[in-house]
Amino acid sequence: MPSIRKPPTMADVARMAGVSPMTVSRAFKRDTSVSQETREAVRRATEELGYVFDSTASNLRSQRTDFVAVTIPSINNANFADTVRALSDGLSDKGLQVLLGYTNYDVREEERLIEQLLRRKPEAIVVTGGKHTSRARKLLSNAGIPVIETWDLPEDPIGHVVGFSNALAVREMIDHFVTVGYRKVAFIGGDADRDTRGSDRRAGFITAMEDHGLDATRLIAAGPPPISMREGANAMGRLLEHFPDTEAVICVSDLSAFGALTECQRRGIAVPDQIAIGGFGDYEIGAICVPSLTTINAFAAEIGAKTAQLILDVLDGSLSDSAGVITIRPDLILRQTSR
Amino acid sequence: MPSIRKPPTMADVARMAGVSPMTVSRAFKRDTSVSQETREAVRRATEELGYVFDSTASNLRSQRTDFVAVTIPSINNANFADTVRALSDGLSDKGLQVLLGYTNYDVREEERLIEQLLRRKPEAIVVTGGKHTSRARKLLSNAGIPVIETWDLPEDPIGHVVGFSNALAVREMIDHFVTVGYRKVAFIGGDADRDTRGSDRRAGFITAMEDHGLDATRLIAAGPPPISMREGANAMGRLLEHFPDTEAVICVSDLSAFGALTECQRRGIAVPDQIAIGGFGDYEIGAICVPSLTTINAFAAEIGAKTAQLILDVLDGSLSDSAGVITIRPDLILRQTSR
DNA sequence: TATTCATCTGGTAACGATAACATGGATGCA
DNA sequence: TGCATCCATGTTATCGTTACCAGATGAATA
Repeated sequence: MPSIRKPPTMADVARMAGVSPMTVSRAFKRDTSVSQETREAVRRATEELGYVFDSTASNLRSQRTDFVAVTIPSINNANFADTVRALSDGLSDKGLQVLLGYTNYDVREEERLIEQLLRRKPEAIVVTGGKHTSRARKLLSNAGIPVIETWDLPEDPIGHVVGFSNALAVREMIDHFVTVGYRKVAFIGGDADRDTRGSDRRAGFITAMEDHGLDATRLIAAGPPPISMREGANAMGRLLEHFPDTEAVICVSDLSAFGALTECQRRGIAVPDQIAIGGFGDYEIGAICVPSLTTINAFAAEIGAKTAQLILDVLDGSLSDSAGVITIRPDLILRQTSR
Repeated sequence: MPSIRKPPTMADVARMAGVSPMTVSRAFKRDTSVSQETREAVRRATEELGYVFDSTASNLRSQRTDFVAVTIPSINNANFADTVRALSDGLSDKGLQVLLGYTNYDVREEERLIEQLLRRKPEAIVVTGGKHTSRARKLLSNAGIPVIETWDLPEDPIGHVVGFSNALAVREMIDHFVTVGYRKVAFIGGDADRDTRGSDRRAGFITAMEDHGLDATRLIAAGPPPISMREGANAMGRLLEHFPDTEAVICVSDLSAFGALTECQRRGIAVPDQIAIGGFGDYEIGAICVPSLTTINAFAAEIGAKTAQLILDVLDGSLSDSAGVITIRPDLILRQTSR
């Protein structure tokens, strides 16, 4: 039988427990001085009344929400999910809760989202990527809370950074490919005008290839990011038709790389003997598929964990809020889809 | 240059715009009557001062947070991510924001999470699954907000339901397998004591097999859920060793099914000629891998979309809050890993 | 014994928005 | 012309907690 009267407040609990509301408030906190018996009395009264602590009032009065706002491009991406999970785990011990939003790989959408999130008065805000609208940048700088950009190394950071250079990570793979003898190397990614990490990877591909004196024009754009497995497969089909002599292809992510691999399997093209494939992100699928996928581990979970630690340090003052850059060093993982 | 003085409030904006705070408040809402010029004046003052609307105060006074709390077992699961995305998209038009938490497939953890989320005073709460601790059930029933259980058909629903029977979905696959001639069918899943949807699928496997008069003891438990691709592969290895004459195997999810498939490929076992494989969830990988995966589409996104619509209907009163059950009908998708 | 200190508890005001009610003026219609 | 309506805006009080400041008690120290 759901009660129609309005829900009990701390004052009701206080009355029943025979103490002041202030004491009830203290009893709900961890490290405040309340006697053991008072705590217990409050607990019983809470139970009895079915009282539920009201964060909204607490948030207003204390000017603390214990939210950490986080924006990611997509909730359906295992890399970002890994980051968020590690971040969330690292923060929840200290009572901080992630307030998550996604941008659909669109900076305009990101701007809207950031504004919406900041209204909730988070203690800190984590954004994925280092490219934002100028208004978004202004909102972030003026928010008066720690700002952390991740999954990138922005040229002009807003605040803190926990990330890596997408371009350099791809360059490392190319250097290896060139070293083992691949010359005609292609790149499969999304349209260049949207996903900034993907664009950076493509840009890294182009400059690295040119630095090796190689042709950097074997580019397949597979549509607006994120590039799915299927789009990777389609792109591989186009690649094989347009540039049939391609020796190796680097894909913007493991998902598109796996799609590309399956397209080769459907066409009876041997990987890596006829064409080598490289991915990005070290998704689980790359380790388990046959043949297993050469890729780059960007340490998604580590990004989340280090971001969490950074936030905790800044908030408790043990770290000055002056901008710091934590650089992640992606790892090239050589597997069966390449020499 | 970050200002040290404290951030501006509506009163400051009101002063600068030459109106009352109440009018500023109205100007920030969509469908309130404020003249065009006043709106513009408020907008300018807001811009000038860098004012950011404070939801915490708004939440307290209006007793509305515009949050919808959502619990999912894991953020790293494409099925649940699809549901959350569709849910979030359906709600965001009406200004509702998803407040997401994950339970790690653990009802104790879920209880903690539910309590934490309810403190934030959401407008509604969506939980994944229909099994909860008794305290969690009580918290949900007493919350005074719409409760929606998803991805299941609980026997004794707390409030609304948008879901399907995991057991019946698996039964459908078994019926098909038996019809086309498979007799020695196995099941790969997680340990039975944790993931309730996986347990239901296993239970559905057992009863359906028994109803066909077939042996239902070819069960491989691959550890605590969620079962990864690798665990699926390991489980397939054990299955092939313990029950080498198995003709078909049903896996608790497409991810483990894909892992199982790759294990067959590594061992040179032909799929489906030597062994057929069925998955669950219609993940993208199942459609793209070679051979493509027979699976069950549980319409994850549809669950989210219908849940969103349900919430909107209940909140605006166009639907009575009496419990309603929206049943999703999973689809058997026949592909290349089975006859 | 007097004094300091730590522990526990209470009273009061305030966080910043908005619900509820009120008001003045313009508009519409009989 | 008179009265009902609507629109745009203002005034007041309040949502439920907790920061801040005290006070009371008992133990430890000088």
